[in-house]
Order: sequence, then C-alpha cells, then structure tokens
Amino acid sequence: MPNPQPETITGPILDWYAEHARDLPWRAPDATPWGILVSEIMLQQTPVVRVLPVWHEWMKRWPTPAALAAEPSGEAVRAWGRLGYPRRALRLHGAAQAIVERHGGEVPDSHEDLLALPGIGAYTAAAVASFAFRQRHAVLDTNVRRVLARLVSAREYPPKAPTRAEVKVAESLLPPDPPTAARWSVAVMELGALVCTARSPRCVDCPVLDRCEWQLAGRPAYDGPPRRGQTYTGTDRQCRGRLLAVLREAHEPVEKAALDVVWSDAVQRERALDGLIADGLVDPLDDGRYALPS
DNA sequence: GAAACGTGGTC
DNA sequence: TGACCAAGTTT
Repeated sequence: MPNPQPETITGPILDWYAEHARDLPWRAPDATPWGILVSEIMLQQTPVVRVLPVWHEWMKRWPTPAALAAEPSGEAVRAWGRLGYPRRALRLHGAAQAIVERHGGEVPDSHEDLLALPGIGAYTAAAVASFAFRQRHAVLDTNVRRVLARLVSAREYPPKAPTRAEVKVAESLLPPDPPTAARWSVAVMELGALVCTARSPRCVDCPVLDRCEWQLAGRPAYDGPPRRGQTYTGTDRQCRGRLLAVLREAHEPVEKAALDVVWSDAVQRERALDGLIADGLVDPLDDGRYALPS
C-alpha cells in the first residue's frame, strides 16, 4: 500500500539531499539540457567517477548537439574511451543528429520526443525531462528502485525488471509541484547512491530509517531468484572490447593482422568482428583494412 | 521476457 | 579469487 502521507517520506529526503548532494557538474546551475542528456547516457551502468573526465572532455569538444552531429560517428566512439557499452556512443551521435534534424538543434523537452531518440529509454527520457526541464515524472533507475523496495515493500532488492507496481509506488510519492518533484527524484537517486546502497547500506545515516519497512521487518535477506550470473572473461563481449580498443587507439585504418593478434580464437574473433560491423561500430574498408566508422 | 551488450572496482 | 555491482536500452 502506498504511504498515506507521502510528505513524511519526501520531506526528510529532500532535506537530506539539500545537505548531502554531491557537487556534480551536470547538476550545476549552468548545466545545459545537452550536458544533462550526455551525462545520463554515460551514466547508464557506469560509475560517476569514471564518467566525470569523459563528460568534461565531451562538453569541451562538443558543447552542442550540432557540434557532435557534424563529426563522424567514429569520433564519438573514440572519445567514448573505456566507458564500456560503446553502442551508447553511436546512439548518442545518432541522437545528436536527430536533435538537429527534428528539433532545430535544441534538446526536446517532452518525454515523448526524448523517448523517440536513439539510446533513450523510459528511464533516461524521464530523467532528462525532470532534471533538465523541471518536469514531473516518475524516475525509476536502479537506485530509486532499490530505495523504494526497502522503504515501501520491505524487500532488500527490487524485482529484476521494473513492474507496474513499482511505477505506481513511485508516482504515489511524487510531489505535486513539478520543480519539487524533479528535485525529489534526484534526491532519492542520491540517497540510493550514497546511503541506501546495494551491498552495505549505511542505515545509520538514513533520514527515513524510522519509516523504512525493510528495517521495521528486521531487514530480511533477499529471497528471490539469483540476480546476476554473467561472467566476462572469454566472452564475445570481452573479445569485442579488445578489437574495438585497437581501432580506438589507432588513428588510421588498421590491417586485419592487427586485430588478429589481440584474440587467439579465430572463430570467436570473426564472430565478434562481424557483430561490431553489424552494429556500425567498425567500418570494413574496400582495401581490406578496418576503421572506426565515418 | 530473456539475452546481449564493456569495463573496472570492491569485498 | 570470483561474484557482484555501477543513473539501462535494444532486439
């Protein structure tokens, strides 16, 4: 059941955020919608500390969507560095092009238009609409889902995939005033990132400890199905990463042999390379060499 | 709805 | 040491 008095939860968390929020550049008063959008894509499945230097580099080099859209997509992939999931770089470049073509170079402010951009799903559309345009949307990322699972549902962890019920809970807590709702959303995320963490939550520092259903239930351990199970060593993913790293670090097209040396299993190597080409991350040139896409 | 998709730090 | 985790999206 939703809390009958949401303010008893939102109030203390908003107060906590006012005092403990990290000073992140995409939260600065002069942050642009574009800068916020770029940060949201980079932060998908990626820790803040790793994003910071790359974000600054991108903002300096491509301060507007038009600036990025004017460059080859391969430059976005190269500047992505080792953030991981390089298809995000390609999609961000595609989003920049779409913003120029469909929205006159301005990041759109509607959830619907944002959702239509490549690489932007339900979470990121809600996040950009909230954080860049101060709108009222339920923002359900992994941090918020974990906080609400504990606070409201007395579970240590949320379900594997977001459910209708989670959306309902998030909406029931959203303050009516849009700017306040936007601040609330970032505040819950921050609480999840700094206090209500996955592994060792710092409940002693929690502003709503006395209202936490998980705490009141005696912090029962997670009892659902295993939440993970992906090894990395030896996978196609690792192989793709090795291949792409060669192209990122080379500033001109490379011979096939330069790719062959970084992965010994030829069958897997060819499969991974084909995948990269199919994804548009690698361009097979007519002369037999390979390059980042233009 | 499950599976694929990078990378590096932590306990 | 190896499993888990970090502001998800796409197919």
